[in-house]
Amino acid sequence: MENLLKRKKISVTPFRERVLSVFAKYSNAIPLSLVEKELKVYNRITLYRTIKLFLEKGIIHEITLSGEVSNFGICSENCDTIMHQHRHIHFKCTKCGIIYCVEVDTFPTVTLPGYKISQLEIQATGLCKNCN
Amino acid sequence: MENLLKRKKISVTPFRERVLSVFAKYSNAIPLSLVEKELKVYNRITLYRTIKLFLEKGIIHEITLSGEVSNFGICSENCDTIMHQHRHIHFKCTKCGIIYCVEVDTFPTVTLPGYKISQLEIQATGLCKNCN
DNA sequence: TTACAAATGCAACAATGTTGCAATAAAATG
DNA sequence: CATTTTATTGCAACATTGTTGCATTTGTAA
Repeated sequence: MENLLKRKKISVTPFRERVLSVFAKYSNAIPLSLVEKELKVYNRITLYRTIKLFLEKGIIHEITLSGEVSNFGICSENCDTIMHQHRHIHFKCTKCGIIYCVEVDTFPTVTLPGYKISQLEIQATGLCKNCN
Repeated sequence: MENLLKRKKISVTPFRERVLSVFAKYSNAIPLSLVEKELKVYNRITLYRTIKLFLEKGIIHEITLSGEVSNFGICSENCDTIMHQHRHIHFKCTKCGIIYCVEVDTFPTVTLPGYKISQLEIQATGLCKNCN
C-alpha cells in the first residue's frame, strides 16, 4: 500500500492510504459514492484531488458505462502514467450491479478502414459468474 | 423529423424538432454543450427533459468515454425502447476530438467463461479518416 | 531537527442536474 | 373545428458534483 505510493513517487499520507485500502478491499470497480461511504470521515475536496492524482499516476482507472456514474478500480501492473492499458473487459452485471474488470487471454482486435486505432475499450453487460 | 417523433409515439413540439435538427446537422456524436450552443435560445430544464426522453425512446444514444463528458448521437434504425443496439464502434479521434459512430460489418464477439454477455460496447481512440 | 515542498481544509464559487407546480400547447374526441 | 383531455414547458427553488485560491498543516530530505 505504502510501497505503491512510493513506487509512483507521490507522498505517503494517512488519507491516501485510507483511500487506497478502500479500493483494495473491493476487487471490482466502485463508484465514488461507495468510497465516500467506506471512508465515513473525509474531506470532499481532498478526495477529489486524491482520485484525480491516482488517475494521473495510473494507480486507479476510470470505467464509464453509458447512463452510469463513473466507477474506479485499481489498475493492474501494466498501467502507467502515459496510458492506461486495458487488456481486460469492463463487465457490468445487470442483476447484482457489480462492475468487474475481467482479464482475458485473447483481447479482440478491430480494424476500421481508414482509421488508426491506438486504444480499445470494451464494455459488456450481462450476468456475472455469481448471478448466471 | 416530425415523422420520427410520431413513430416513437411522442408529441411533436417545436422545441423537440429544433433539438432533433441539431443532431441531424451533425453526423457524429456531440456533447450537450454543443447542442446548447446550436440552439442559442433554449430552456435548460426542458432540454434536459428532452434529452432524457430521446434516450428512453431510442431516438438518440449516449456515448461515454473515460474522462470525457457524455456525447449524444442519433440512433440508427435498429435501436428500440428496450435496448440500444451497438453494431457500431464509438471512435474518438485524439487529434480533432470528434466522436464518430463507425459502422462495421463484422462486430467482434467476446466470450468470458462463466459470464453471460448480453450486450457489448466498443470504444476506440486513435486517428480518424481525416486526421490519419 | 530544521528547511522546504507538498498536501490538506476552509470558504466561496461554478457547473450540472432535479422537482413541484402553474401556465401553456398539443392531441384526442365528438 | 371547437372543446376537452393530456402532455409539455418554464419558473423558482433546490440538490449534487466538481473547482479554485489561500492559509495552515504535514511529509520529506538534507
